[in-house]
Amino acid sequence: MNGASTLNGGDTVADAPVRSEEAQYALGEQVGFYLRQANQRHVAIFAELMAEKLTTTQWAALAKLRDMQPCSQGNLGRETAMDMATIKGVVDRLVKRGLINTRPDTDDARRLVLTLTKAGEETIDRNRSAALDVSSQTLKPLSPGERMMLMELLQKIC
Amino acid sequence: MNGASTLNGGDTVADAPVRSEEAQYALGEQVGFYLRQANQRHVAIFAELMAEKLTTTQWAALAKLRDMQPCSQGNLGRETAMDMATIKGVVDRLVKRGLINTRPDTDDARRLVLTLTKAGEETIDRNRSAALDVSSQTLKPLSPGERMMLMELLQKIC
DNA sequence: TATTGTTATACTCTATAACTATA
DNA sequence: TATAGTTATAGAGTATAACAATA
Repeated sequence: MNGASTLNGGDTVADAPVRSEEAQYALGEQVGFYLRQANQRHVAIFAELMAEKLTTTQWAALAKLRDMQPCSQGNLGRETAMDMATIKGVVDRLVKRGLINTRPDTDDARRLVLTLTKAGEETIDRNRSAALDVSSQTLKPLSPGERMMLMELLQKIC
Repeated sequence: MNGASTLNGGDTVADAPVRSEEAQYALGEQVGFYLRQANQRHVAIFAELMAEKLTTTQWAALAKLRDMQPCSQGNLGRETAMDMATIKGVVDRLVKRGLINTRPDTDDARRLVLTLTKAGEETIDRNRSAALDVSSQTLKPLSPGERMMLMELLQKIC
């Protein structure tokens, strides 16, 4: 309550703004703070290296659809870790740009079947190399061993 | 990593969706894909454990402001890794909720000085423990050594 | 004038909730 | 009842432009 708060560093009597018992949460020690920043940096690198105006999620949808097509919208969402509402927005924008085609599933009228258009395939071909550069640029501050380690740790907490 | 072994010659008349030379980008091998998912999971845990309806960025702004107040809006943005437009939106919502006060800086009329309201301070006190739980829950799949390692690696790529 | 900070606008991503249609 | 998809809403993040105050 009053004194004896277990501050991280020394409990030296303060010349710093020390209010009673509240110095117990350091933003700079929370993993979420760095997850957000690492993601920010990755997105910035993506925007810089990818010539065409594609977002990370748009690229993920295109790349995954190439491997799965034909594929329902909901299924593509699951494979790219986007929920229904998100994948719908992403697909809508890609359809508007002429990179994805949609048609109803003849077997299940609820489903929307997606395929890449020719322009969609070409967009992937044109940008694949840059997309790989994004990953290596993001990991550039790390040694090869650290890169593998980071990938493993991230997958463990996903 | 498994090389180009399964690349089709391109002349295989397809009943499968086989296209020439394009199987060279695996979404599941890109660090950005896992950064996004790890962040997603962290945000979900935050929403689950924090009783009051606060977002991660709102909480970051509150927690940092507590340590820095009084503090200009731009400065708070830099300390929480948000750009001007982003921190403005976050602060606006916290002002609307009565958790932050604003006043013009008397020395520099360009600056907007922020302080926590009493309700803001109380909100931090009420939620600090839950916020710490969010971090440990996020890191739960990792051993203590792995947690430290992840924190270091994330900071290196920020 | 060049820089810093604020404000406003636009677009995208994310998630939730409510809803329709289908299985 | 459960599932697939749509729509609406809210918050966040980013980028850009316009503007005010300052150095």
